[in-house]
Amino acid sequence: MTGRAGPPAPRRPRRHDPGRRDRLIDAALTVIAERGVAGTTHREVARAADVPLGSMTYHFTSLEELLAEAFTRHAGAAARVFDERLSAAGDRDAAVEAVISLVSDDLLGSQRDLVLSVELYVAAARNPALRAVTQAWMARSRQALERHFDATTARELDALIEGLVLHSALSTDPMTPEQIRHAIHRFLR
Amino acid sequence: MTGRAGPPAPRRPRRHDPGRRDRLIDAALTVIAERGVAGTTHREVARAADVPLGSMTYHFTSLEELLAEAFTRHAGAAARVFDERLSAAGDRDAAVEAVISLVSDDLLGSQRDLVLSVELYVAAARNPALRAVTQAWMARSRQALERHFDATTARELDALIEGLVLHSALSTDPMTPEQIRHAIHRFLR
DNA sequence: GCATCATACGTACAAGCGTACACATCGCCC
DNA sequence: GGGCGATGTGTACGCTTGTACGTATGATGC
Repeated sequence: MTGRAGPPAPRRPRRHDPGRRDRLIDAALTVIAERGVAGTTHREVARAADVPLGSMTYHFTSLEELLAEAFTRHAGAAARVFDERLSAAGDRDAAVEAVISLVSDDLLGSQRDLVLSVELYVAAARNPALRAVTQAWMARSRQALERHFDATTARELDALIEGLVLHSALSTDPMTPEQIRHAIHRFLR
Repeated sequence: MTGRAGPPAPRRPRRHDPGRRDRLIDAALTVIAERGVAGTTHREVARAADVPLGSMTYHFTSLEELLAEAFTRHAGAAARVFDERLSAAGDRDAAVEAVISLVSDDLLGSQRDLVLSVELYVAAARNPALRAVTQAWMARSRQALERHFDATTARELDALIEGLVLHSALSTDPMTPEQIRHAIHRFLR
């Protein structure tokens, strides 16, 4: 397959790009956030990362593998934020404030992360590998909450957080930080 | 375009099918639940409804229109259940029980409806028409809650419900009715 | 009975897709 | 400094997709 194209095809000067694999994963996350999993194709990611199409199959044996790695990175980053915010809290009151800030600032602050999370939820519904990623993420955030709250409270609180974030994100008028604070205090009062 | 196929193509005896449009919308919901929006194609829906491909473009000008109608039907049905459950409650205590039953039985009871809802969330993120469907649905369920609870409580409770359902659905061990009851009572205590 | 028209049906077509793969090129190790 | 294996690049292939459209048919009104 040498090709016999009409226009001789402009060769790229590009070479030696260590860390390209990483950049591709990041580009994939950008594309997923912008076009959804359904709109995430080899060609689209290649364009976003400014690499030739052929590079995709070299670094990832399939599109599915790329998606899995991308979501793993997203979930890992999200869990890390959870961990950090909560491990910094000294007592329970500080932990409550940490949760409020987590929801108001981190979770509701980034539309991109929010979209990525919902895309992951849907993808996980039909892909066992991604379901594992989601569950690991959930386990880790629940564990972070259990540093300060009993197991039952942690689970319920985790659900409340999820609901507040999703509900707020889909609504025309998102909840204000005061409303978030009110809801969380009401639950933990 | 008469076609000049090799095998003369077996003609279908099928004719005169009033309500086919409706059946197509239902078939679309089935396909969405089973394969996701991404896996919902004209051909797949046609197969599910056992109609020829050509029927699709006759009844719906585009695939997007079919998806919109399908999700509108889903959201309408979900909102109706909300309405009915809550309007049947006489006092606040009964309303609380109604909410618990709504979550445990109706929402968590049907994996199909659950998948459809999450699919709608994602689709709404990128499709304004579907966003409107989602918002109408949310407004209606919140309104139903406001029959028995003040506006702030209704909104917070709505978020909690959403979180419990989603969280439970994605988890390896779904929450039991007792756990649901505990969480809701804790919030409304 | 028959004309008409909404409905139904089969198929073609261009576009876009994932993937495979031949060839080019460079870093690194001996 | 030379070769060789890892990395990078262009393009072809087979397939599925949404959609368009010519034709067929039967219910309905006269």
